[in-house]
Amino acid sequence: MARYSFREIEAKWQARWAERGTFHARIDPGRPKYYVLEMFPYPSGRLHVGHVRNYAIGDVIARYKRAQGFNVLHPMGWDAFGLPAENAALAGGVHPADWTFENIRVMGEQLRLIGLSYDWDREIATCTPDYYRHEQKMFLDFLEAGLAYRKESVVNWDPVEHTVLANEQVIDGRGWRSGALVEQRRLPQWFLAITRYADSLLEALETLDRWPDRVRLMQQNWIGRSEGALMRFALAGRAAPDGDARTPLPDALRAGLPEAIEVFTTRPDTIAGASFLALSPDHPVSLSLAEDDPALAAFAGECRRLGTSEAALEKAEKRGYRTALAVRHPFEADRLLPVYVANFVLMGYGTGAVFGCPAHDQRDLDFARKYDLAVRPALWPADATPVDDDAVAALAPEDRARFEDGAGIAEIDGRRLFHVGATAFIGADGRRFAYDLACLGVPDLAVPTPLTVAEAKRAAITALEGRDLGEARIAFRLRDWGVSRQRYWGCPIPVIHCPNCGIVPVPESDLPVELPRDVDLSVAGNPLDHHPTWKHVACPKCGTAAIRETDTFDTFFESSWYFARFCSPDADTAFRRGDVDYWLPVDQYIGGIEHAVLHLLYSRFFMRALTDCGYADLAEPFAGLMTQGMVCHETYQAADGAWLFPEEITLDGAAGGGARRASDGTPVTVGRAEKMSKSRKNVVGLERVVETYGADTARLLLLSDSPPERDLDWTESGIEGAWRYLNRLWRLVAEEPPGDGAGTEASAPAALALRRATHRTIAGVGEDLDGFRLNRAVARIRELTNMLTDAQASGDAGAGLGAARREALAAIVQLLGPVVPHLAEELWERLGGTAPLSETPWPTADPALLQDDTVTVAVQVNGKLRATIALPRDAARETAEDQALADVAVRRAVGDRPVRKVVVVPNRIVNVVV
RNA sequence: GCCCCUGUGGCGGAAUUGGUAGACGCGGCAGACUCAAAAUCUGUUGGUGGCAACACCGUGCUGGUUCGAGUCCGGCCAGGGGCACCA
Repeated sequence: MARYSFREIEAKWQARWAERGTFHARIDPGRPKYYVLEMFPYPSGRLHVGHVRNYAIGDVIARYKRAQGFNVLHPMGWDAFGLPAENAALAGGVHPADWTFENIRVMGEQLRLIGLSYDWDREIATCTPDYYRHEQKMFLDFLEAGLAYRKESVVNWDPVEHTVLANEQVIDGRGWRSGALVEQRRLPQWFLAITRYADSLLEALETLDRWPDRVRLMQQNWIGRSEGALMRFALAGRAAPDGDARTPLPDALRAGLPEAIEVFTTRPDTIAGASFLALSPDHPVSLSLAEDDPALAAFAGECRRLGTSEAALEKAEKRGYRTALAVRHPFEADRLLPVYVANFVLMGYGTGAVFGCPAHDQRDLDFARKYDLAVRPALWPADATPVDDDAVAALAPEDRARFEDGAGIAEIDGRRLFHVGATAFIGADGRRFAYDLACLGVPDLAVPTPLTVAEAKRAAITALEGRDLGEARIAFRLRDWGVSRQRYWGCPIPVIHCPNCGIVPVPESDLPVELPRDVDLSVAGNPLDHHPTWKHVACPKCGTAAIRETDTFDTFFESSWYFARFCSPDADTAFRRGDVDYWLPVDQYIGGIEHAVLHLLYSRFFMRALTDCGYADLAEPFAGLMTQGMVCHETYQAADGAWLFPEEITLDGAAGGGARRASDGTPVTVGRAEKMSKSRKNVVGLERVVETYGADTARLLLLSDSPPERDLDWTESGIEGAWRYLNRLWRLVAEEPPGDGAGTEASAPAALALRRATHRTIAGVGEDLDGFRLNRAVARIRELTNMLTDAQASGDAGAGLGAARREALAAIVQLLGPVVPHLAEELWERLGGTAPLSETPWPTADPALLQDDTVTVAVQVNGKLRATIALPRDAARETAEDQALADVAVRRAVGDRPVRKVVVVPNRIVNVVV
C-alpha cells in the first residue's frame, strides 16, 4: 500500500504559506487580536524533538485561533546573549558572535522544517545592536527614574565563570551552570529596584486567572511578604555569662558601632519573652566586631562556607558566637540581652538581626537550650498557669514527664500548668491566649490578659510607636535584582566612570554602546576589562579621560521585554506605543516551568517599570500562561558505562526485552525515561525524525501522547503509531469515491448517526482545544476516524451516506489542521477545498445534531450496574422507572426483595434501591 | 523541616466534575493476505472463577458521607516539585 509522500507535501505547503504571506501579522482594529508566544530559545546548537514540543503546542493554538477569526500574532526570535557562546569560543576558537549567528541559522532552518505558523518578518536576535541599544536606553530611563542604582554588596561569586550570580542562580551553594562552590565577595553592582513593585507584583497575581496556580504560588512564595515590626534595641554594655550583668560598654568597643541595633520581627507580641539578640555574620556590627576579634572572624568565615542552601543549613547545627555586647530590652531598660552572631540569621532578609524568643520559636528554643539562655513565656493557653524551669525541676519525676507532650501543658494536683520544655509554643490565629504584656506599660495590660495573637501584635506595635522604639513594618523576601555581569557576550551597561564627575550616563546620542568584536577570551575574568582600548573614553560631561563600565547585563534583561519588541521589530525606538497598545498583553504564553519565577517575575516587573517610564500603559505582560512538560526518552548505557544514542542500539524483540549495541551486539542497560539531554545522549535528532516520518508525524506524537503540561515519553513505537494513523487517513481520503450530488440530505439512520458523531466531534474538539486538552482532542478525532472506517466496512451505502462520509472526512481534516498542517492542507485540497485550509474558517457544530433522540441510560441495583436501557431523550421519570424495573437483568438482581426507592437522574442513570 | 502537586490495566493516558471506570493510543494475543517477511486489514485484550450465560473483585492504603465515590471529607503510605532556618 502506498504511503503518503510527506517530503513533497510538506515542502509544497511551506512554500505556499510563504508565498501567500499567510502568517504575516498586521494591525487590524476591526478584528479581535490574539498574541501567541512560545518562550524564545537560546541558540545553543541544534534542536532536538524536546525543543519542538513547545513550539508545536503554540502552533496549534495559533492556527486554531487564526481559523476562529482572530488576528493572530505568532512571532519567533533568539535569546542570543549568554555564557555558552563564550564557552564555545574558548573550546573551539570561534568568536561568540559567529557561533551564535551560525546556530541561529541552523536552528532557524530546523524550525522552518516543522511548518510553524510564525511571522518570520518579525524575527529578532537580542545580540544585535539594533535590539540591545533599546535596552541601554531603557536602563538610562530607569536610572533617571531611580529604578536602577549602584550599590556595593555582598555578591555570589562564581570562581569558575568569574561572574556574579543572582541569588536565584545559586543552587545548593553552587553556580547553576558551572556547579562551582559559590564564594561571597563585595563588589559595586548595578541593581534594578524590583522590590519597589513587590506589593503590586504580589497583589496582581490574583488577577492572573489564566496562569497555573502552581506558578502563582511559587511567585507568591518568592516575593514572600510578611507583616511585623521594626524594633530598636539600644546597645548597652557587656553582658555577663548569665545575661544579667551590667558592665558598661567600653569606649573602645563602642567606637564605630551604632547606638542601637534594628531588628525585624513578625512576632512583636512575644517581646516579653526576648532573651537574646542574634546577628547575621554579615551584619555591619558583626563585621565591625570581627575586625578586632579573630575568633569571631573565623566563626563568620565558617558560616559563609556553610552556604545558604537549605540542605546544608538543615543538617547544620544552630551555632552562635557570643560577642562582648549586650542590648537593652526595649521596654525594660534594666533587662540586658546578650548579643550573638549566629549562623541562622540571613543578612538579606529583614535587617540581618533578630531577637530570640525561645518560648515561642523552635529555632530560638534550640539555640537557648544549647547556650543556656532564659526561656520566658509571653503567652500561654488562657486556662493554664505558667511555671518556670525551677518549679518543674522540683516536681516529682512522674509529674515532670507529663510535660512531654507538644503543648507543654500538664494537669497536676488539679491545676493546669504550662511549661515550655522541648517544643516552642507558637500559638494560633483566632484563639485567645493569656498574654504577658506588662512590660509595654499599658495600664490595661498590666496583668496577664486574654488576647488573640493579632490583638497582641497590634498592642505591641502601638507601644513601640508610642515610645519611638520601633514601628509597624512589612518585610519582603524579594530582593532587588542585580544585573551586572562580568562577561563579554552581553549588552554593555551604558555608563562611564569619570574621576571628576563620578558616574555619568552615556548620552543618548552615543547609543548604542556596541560590543567590540576583538576581545581576548582566553584570559579569566571580564574580557571587556582586558580590552586595550574599548573602555577608555572621554567623560561626556567634562572631557577628562574616563573609563567605561565594563560589566554587561544579566541576560534576563533581554528576555524581560522581547515580547514587546515583537510588536514593532523594526521600530527605531524600543517599540511603538500604538503597536503594543494593540498587541499586548500576550494572550497565551507557553514555556517551561523552569521559568516560573525568574523570567516571568522579571518580565512582570519590566512591564511596570516601562509603564512608569512612559513606554507603555500595562502592568501584566502575559494574560495566559501554560507550562508544558518535558520530552523524555529512555537512556542506554554500554557495558563500559558509556552512554549510547538511541540510534546506536537495537531492541531485542518486543517491549520489555533487552537491548544491544548495534555495532557489536553487546548487551546494553536500558534506563528509565529521563529528560532529553546531550550528556546522556538520550536525544532524538529532529532531522532524523523529519526525514523518516515527516514533520506532521512528529507533531502528532508530540501533541497527542500526553497532556501538554505533563512530561512526554518519546518512543519509537509511539512515532510509528502516529505515522500509521496519518497514512490511514491519507488512504481514507484517497479511496473516498468522488461526491455524487453534494448536499444530499442524509436520511438513512447510518448517515444520521455518522453526522451526529461528526458534529459532536467538532464541538468536543473545540472545547478540548480551548482547555489545552490537545491529547483529548486528537483522541476524539481518531474516534471519529474509526467510526468512519466502520461505516465504510458495514457496506451500508444507503442514500446520503456518501455525503455524510465526506462531511466527516472534511471535519477530520479541518480539525487536524492545527496539529498536522501540511497533510491537512493537502487532503483539504484533494477533498475539493477551494481555499487553503489555513485560510478557511474553523468548522462549527450544528446544535440540532449534537443531541440524540434516544439516550442510553444505566440501570443500577443498589449502586451496581446491572443493565443499560434505551430511552427517548428527556423521558418521564415514570417511563424510565418502569422500563428499568421491567429489564430482565434488573429483575434478576432485584429478586423477590421489595423495591424501597428508585433514584432517577434524567438521561443518565436509574438506581433501584432494595 | 515547611508548602504544593500526583497516585487509574503491561505502558501513555480518558472519565461530561458525584452518575455505565479504563475513551484514544502503545504493547500483547489470535486470524486474513503472503512462498515468506514487511506493510495493511479483522477480532480480542483490567483481574479471578466458569464450556457458557454470568458472578465476584478492581482507580495507592484505610475509615467516612451518599441511593451512588476515581471524583467529596478524615487519617495514613508512596512518588515528584518548590522553598525561606524568613525572625
